[in-house]
Parts: sequence; structure tokens; C-alpha cells
Amino acid sequence: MADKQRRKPGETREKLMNAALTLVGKGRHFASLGIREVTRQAGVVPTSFYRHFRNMDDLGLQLVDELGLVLRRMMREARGNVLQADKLIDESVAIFISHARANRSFFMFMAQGLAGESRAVQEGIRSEMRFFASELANDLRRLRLVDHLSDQDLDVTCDLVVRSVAFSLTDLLGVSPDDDYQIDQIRKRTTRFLQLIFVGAAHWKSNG
Amino acid sequence: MADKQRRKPGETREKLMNAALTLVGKGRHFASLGIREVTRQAGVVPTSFYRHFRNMDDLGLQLVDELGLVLRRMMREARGNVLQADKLIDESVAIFISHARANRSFFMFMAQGLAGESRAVQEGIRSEMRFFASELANDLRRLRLVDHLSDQDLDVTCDLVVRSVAFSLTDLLGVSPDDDYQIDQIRKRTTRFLQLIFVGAAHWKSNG
DNA sequence: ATATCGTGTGTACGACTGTTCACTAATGTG
DNA sequence: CACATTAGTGAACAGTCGTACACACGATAT
Repeated sequence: MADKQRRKPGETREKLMNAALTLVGKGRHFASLGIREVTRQAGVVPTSFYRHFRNMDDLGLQLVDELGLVLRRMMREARGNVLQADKLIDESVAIFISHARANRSFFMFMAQGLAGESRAVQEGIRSEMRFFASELANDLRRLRLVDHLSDQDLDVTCDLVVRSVAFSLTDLLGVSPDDDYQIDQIRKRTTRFLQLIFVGAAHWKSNG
Repeated sequence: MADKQRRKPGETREKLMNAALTLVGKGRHFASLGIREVTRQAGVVPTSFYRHFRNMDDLGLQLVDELGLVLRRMMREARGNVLQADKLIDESVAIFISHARANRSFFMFMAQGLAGESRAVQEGIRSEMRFFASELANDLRRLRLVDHLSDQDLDVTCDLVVRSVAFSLTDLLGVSPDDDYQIDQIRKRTTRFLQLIFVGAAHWKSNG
């Protein structure tokens, strides 16, 4: 009887979620993970799974919630570190890349979930992205960088920005986490995407 | 002993690939499909699978090849139907949407594969996208619409265009195929993304 | 005509799956 | 202290999985 005493409340729950993330980080797709596989990785008996989750989709949904926290932390850091407006894009992309490296598995999960099997997870991630885009719109308004844009046009712009960055995830996760050169290439390219979009936004005229 | 005579060469192979696509079209993720499941859907005995594919990854790779054909057909139609330059974006997006509806499963597979489990499939789809972007660049050059852009800047622009359209897949596949209203919303939004990008490209100045 | 090859079928096997059940130790509540 | 609740365990189930093997049939080549 391996020690049965439970340490902290929710410790096994966390172990299970981390186990799923670990497997995703190793290149597995979330949709192909099984309950036994996850519990094995977590070093826990299969039955324990049901104490915390109804099924794998449920675990996925709870991972989306945690993903939200990760994204919010990233947003906070970006807001704190971006001093001058002219460095806004470079700084933000750099912060994104750094967070994606630090939380590789989380962002892998995010990239997978967008076209994943569970409709609920899919919707959850899209919802996080919408939130992110709306916060970005607020910030740009506050900095008075987009006074000539209507709310609607600003919304489209921010949506496109968030999508472009999110798509870069699939680039980022395709290269080794240690390949500094390639990662820097991705950073540069993403930066150019955003510059292109903002040039477009700067010259945008409604209905034209 | 149900009729064992083989009809045409490669018929079972096609049945298997279609079966996998059908399952993907029903919302399943390719990474979670099993050999038995696919053969069952195809109405074939499991052993037959090995006559045509080494494993599921192999089948995925061959699906990518067929996906390439689908994309090339789409490209050809776009080139034939886009008459005036000012309708280029609207027409192209409309053609894309129409093909995505007609080959829903194929495009679902594409969206899944970008963050899929098999590195080879991932790379295959990215390669198709690169090809698509380079063809787009050629067309824009030929139409003399981007004379002020360097090759490199044109490359970035086309890449961003292709990515934005590809990302729209995840929107498109999230709504019912019959929901004309929502699909039209997605079409409009994608069109606006591309307009924004091209406005950016029109005003782009190197190193600025 | 006969041999070979490609492609289909049926059976079989061990490994792994999700899930249920009964049991037990630690924690929170009175 | 007594007691209910929570969160862990191990054994067991029927079902599914991937894969191997031997065999059957039609087509093709000799």
C-alpha cells in the first residue's frame, strides 16, 4: 500500500492536469489521450481520475480555465513593460514568445484545441481569444493610437492581430524549444505581420 | 464470404481514406482515429488496412497529398474567375468559402493537421500553405498590383494572407454547414481582414 | 496451363481501454 | 469523541485495440 495519505487538497487534480499537459508537451495530441494514460503519467491509480473529472473533455475544459490565467498574466506583463508606443509591437511579440517558451505545453494545448475534438474546449479557447482582442482594443484606445478607427474597424484589426499571433504558435511549436535562431526568425516574422496590419489600420478608411 | 472480388485497383484504398475523412467530418479528431475504426467505417476488414497503409500516420500523409489537389483546383478556379482587380479579394474569399463548404472534411483535416500529432502531416500542410502563398505572390506580381514591394515584403504579405484565410477555417468549421447567415458573416470578416492587409501592403515602406 | 502476385477475408492473441465496486485512511464537523 | 465526507487504493469486468497468420480468389506473366 503505497502511502495513501493525501497531502494537499486538489494535489492529485493538479497532478492529473499537469500529466495531460506533459503528454501534450511531448507531442501527443490531446484528443488522443486516454484516462489510463494520463493517470499513469501522473503516478496515480486510474480510479482517482473520476474523483476530479467526469471525463477527458472535462479535464480539457478545466485546462482552458487555467490557460486563461496564463494569458492574463502575459497581458499584465505586456501592459507593464510596454513603455513607448513605438516599441509596442516589438515588446509585445517578445513577451508573447517568451511566455510561449515558458509555458510550451499550455500553448500547444491552445493550438490543438482550436481545431480540437471537443466543441466546448474549442469555444472556450475562442472565447479567451475574443477577450484578449477586446482588451487589446481597450489599450489601443487608451493610448489614443487609433482615434480614426470606428469601434467596429478596431475590433476587426485587433481580431486579426490576435489571430496572427495565435497562428505563430503553430510555427513556434514546430521548432525545437532550444533553437534560438529559428525562434528569433519567427519572432521577427510575427513582428512584421503586426506592423503590416497596423500600417493597414493607420490608412484604413471606412467603406473603402 | 462476402464478395471478395476486387472491383477496381485502389478502390479499398480510396474507401479507407474517405472513411477517415468522413469520421473527421463528423467532428472526430484525426489523431484519435484507430485502424479498426476506420476500416469499420469503410466496411472493410481490419487486415485490409495494411495492404495500403503502414499506419494511420501514413494514411494522413496520403490525405495531405490529396488535399494538395483540392487546393490546386481551388486556385485554378480562382485564377479563372477573378476578372477585375478590384473584385479580387471578394471573389477569392467567396471561392474559398465555397470550396470549404464543398470539401468540408478535407478542410477540417487541414485545420486539425496544423497542430496535429504527426510531425510529417504538419510539415506537409505547412508546405502546401507555402506553395499557395508563393503562387499568390506570383499572381500579384503578374497583375502588377504590388510593384512597390520587395520580394521579401511581398512574401510576408502573402504569407499573412494565407494564414488569415486558413485561420478562418476554424471559424467556418465551428458553425453548421447550413447556417448561411453565419457563414456569410465569416466571409465578410475574412474579406475585411484581407482588405486591411492589402491596405497595409499598399502603404508599406521598407524598414519603416 | 501453371506459377506468381496483389488484394481481399476470417480467426486469433495479448495488451490496453473505460468504468464499476468494495475497501480504507485522513480530514472536517458536530 | 463520534461521525460523515472526501480522496485515495486494488481487483475485476467486458470491450476494443493493433497486429500476425494462414488462406482464397482474380489477374497477369511465363
